[in-house]
Amino acid sequence: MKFEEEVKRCIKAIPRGKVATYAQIAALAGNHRAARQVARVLHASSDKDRLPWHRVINSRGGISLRRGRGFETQRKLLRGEGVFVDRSGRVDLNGFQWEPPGLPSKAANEFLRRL
DNA sequence: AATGTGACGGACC
DNA sequence: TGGTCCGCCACAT
Repeated sequence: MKFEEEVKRCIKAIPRGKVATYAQIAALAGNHRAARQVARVLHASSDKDRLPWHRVINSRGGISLRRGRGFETQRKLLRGEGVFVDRSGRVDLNGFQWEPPGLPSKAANEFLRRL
């Protein structure tokens, strides 16, 4: 399956109230070095494919969208499902990052991240 | 085949 | 905290 399709599948799997990082999605989709593609996919088809795009944030736990260009909307959507986002758009990854089935521990995620 | 496009990430002041 | 710099790569043109 195309990498892009895998990316969409992974994003759709993020549950309400949780977030995932671009790099995390890239790793789950099969290429830990393709974080930029995740961004590209979101930019290109988050609307068309009804992706929960707001649940994807950067590796520092922050909203990547610029103010006035989606930042406020993303923060609102996240807060709407119980995710605490501070004024600068930061989310506490230790509390809200999605832990995919089969990768129960933070250690496993860490392993994937630095592969 | 070559080039452009990204909402990235990590290293490094 | 923040800023720049640079390596990364699937996909469209």
